[in-house]
Amino acid sequence: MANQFGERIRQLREKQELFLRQVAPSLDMDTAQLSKIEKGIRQIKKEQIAILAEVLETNKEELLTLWLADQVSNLIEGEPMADEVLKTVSKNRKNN
Amino acid sequence: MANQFGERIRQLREKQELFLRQVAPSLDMDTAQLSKIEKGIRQIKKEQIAILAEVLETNKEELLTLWLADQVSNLIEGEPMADEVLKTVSKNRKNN
DNA sequence: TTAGACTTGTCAAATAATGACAAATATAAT
DNA sequence: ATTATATTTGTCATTATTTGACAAGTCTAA
Repeated sequence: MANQFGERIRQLREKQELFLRQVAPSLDMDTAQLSKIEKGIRQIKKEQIAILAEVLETNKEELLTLWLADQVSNLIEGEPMADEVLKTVSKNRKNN
Repeated sequence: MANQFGERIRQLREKQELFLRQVAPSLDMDTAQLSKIEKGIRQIKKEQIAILAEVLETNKEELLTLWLADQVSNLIEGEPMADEVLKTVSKNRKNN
């Protein structure tokens, strides 16, 4: 299960030398939840990504991109025609 | 909201000159549900796609690809970094 | 105006996601 | 060994979302 988002926010949190207990309250959750989010077991709410970006002093676009990429990966992973799916989506985007 | 899948199965059903009431029972649903699926209001179950492919005498891979492409499109549509997301996912696939 | 095909709306039931908390584990300092 | 702190894991009631089933609606063409 893809979890680039979780890995990245953990990396950032550690770089800032912050503990889960210091970050979790900003997102209005406990450390258990945030731990699971970093491990990809639970989902963060999309709206919370911007808050997290601020706390971790990073770019919210980067985090949102990783988060969306994880969602997409989880949808198509294990599918034999995954590449075809991505091609189809890309093609459609250009037509619209 | 992307609905290539629904449009395609309607097209196929009409080509086979089948009515909703003739197809719906194969999927163990009523015409109302199938109608909504064709319109993209409700989701078909992934496992039902193969059955539908048989009934409509088409390739199940094609239908599954369209169905997955719709899911992906709905995830990323409206996102400013949608293209970046697709690129990220493609890149990750190659690495794994 | 009736019949058939399809669509729309509603709502209870089923299913999944979330929040909150307790308990477990890990690590390091005392 | 014991304590303290950080993180992880498990559980479970609550909440949210999805589904299935049905009734009633529109639309078209006899």
